[in-house]
Amino acid sequence: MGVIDRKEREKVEMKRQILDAARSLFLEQGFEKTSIRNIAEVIEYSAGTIYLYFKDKNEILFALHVEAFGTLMQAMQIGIMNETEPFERLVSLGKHYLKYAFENPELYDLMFVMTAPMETLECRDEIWCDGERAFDVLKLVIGECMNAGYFVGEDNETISVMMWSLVHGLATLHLRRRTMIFPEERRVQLLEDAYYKFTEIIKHYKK
Amino acid sequence: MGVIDRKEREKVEMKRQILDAARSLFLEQGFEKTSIRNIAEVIEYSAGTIYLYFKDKNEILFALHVEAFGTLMQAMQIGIMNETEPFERLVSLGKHYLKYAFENPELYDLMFVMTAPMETLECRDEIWCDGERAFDVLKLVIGECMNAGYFVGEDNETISVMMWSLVHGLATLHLRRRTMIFPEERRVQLLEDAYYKFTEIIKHYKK
DNA sequence: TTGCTTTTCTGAACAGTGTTCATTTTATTT
DNA sequence: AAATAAAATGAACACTGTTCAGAAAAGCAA
Repeated sequence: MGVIDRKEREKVEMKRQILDAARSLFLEQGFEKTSIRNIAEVIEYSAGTIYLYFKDKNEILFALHVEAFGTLMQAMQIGIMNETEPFERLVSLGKHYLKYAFENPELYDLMFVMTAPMETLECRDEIWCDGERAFDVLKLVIGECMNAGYFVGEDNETISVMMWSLVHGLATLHLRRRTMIFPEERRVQLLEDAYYKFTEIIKHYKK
Repeated sequence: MGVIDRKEREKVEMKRQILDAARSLFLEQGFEKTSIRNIAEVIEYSAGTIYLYFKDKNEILFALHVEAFGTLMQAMQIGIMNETEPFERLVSLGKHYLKYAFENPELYDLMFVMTAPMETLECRDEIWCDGERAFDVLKLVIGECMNAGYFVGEDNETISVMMWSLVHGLATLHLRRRTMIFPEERRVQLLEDAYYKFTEIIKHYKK
């Protein structure tokens, strides 16, 4: 039966179309302000049709969420490959994470701030495995640092959470406009300074 | 004219009623899921009436936002008063900030995560002065630390941003359920460990 | 108290939302 | 060509924030 194969392909193709439309609308006008009817209009189908391919709006969010983690992981890999010395790797990893967040604010939001995509079954069952894989990369790099004589006697996971929280904090304070208290021309510089100062401090820490 | 005085009092009283209803609904069922009609029902007025006291939903959010900063500032003051040694003050300040965030997730969200209240005119004009005042407290305490021999030669604002980002990162990762990757019984401990490890590291940092 | 004005409140209406489902259209198989 | 299966529609539902003409209540003057 070549027919059911083709049908399968068409189903995948349709999902792609929906996700492409959804992503572009989301990126240009935000997640909240994009309706199912908006997406339907772009792909020239009725709103009801979308529900034949995705259970609800959250499931669309979750699908994009998976995609976004793909590109974030790429950005992180580049960060790692750029450096060979373990600690410089860690610094570069954080820098590329921040860069990704600033260049893809809506996607970063989707991955690390929005609660909606976390409410999907698919996600809760796998306990946010995408996030876990990204965190594993951080743990790995910090493990390398430990082997190279940094953070001796510390708990890897604790240090990882600390690092993650710092860069996530920098990213979200800025993306959610809480850096408005600083003059516009200093904002990004201040965030970068804070990041590099942090790396400098942890670099020289001995118990 | 005692009448217009009373009218003024009644107007204030009504605003109070609306805010009280809004706050309790928000805290129990979240901001998004609370409608103007819900609030109206609680105070036993029609939905339209609310618009005679608040321009729109964002203005209600912003009014609660101001209130929330009041209680956060209190929590921070308690943190400061608990300790006399400058660095211990800083540690206690951060601890109380985190405690507040965990105990008042919806309010913390409102102050530091939601974008809606930042869209009110009143807010943009004053450039989020509530947030600025809270940040000033942090700068003050870090200034004291500097006078006591910590962070010598560092930029106060940079260190403050670093500290703020770390605690904000810890708070939001948890409140937005991204700590699901850790087993439930370890989550809070891990966040606390990360916080104390951070304070320990910055305590002993010498340029 | 009566009439008039001002303030306060209502409830219907508007344009939008996510989602469901009987009905129609299209595609495939017999 | 007829029968069956799959896909798409569009109307409907219950909701949202917001507006506004008109009804109700309150204040004031004669």
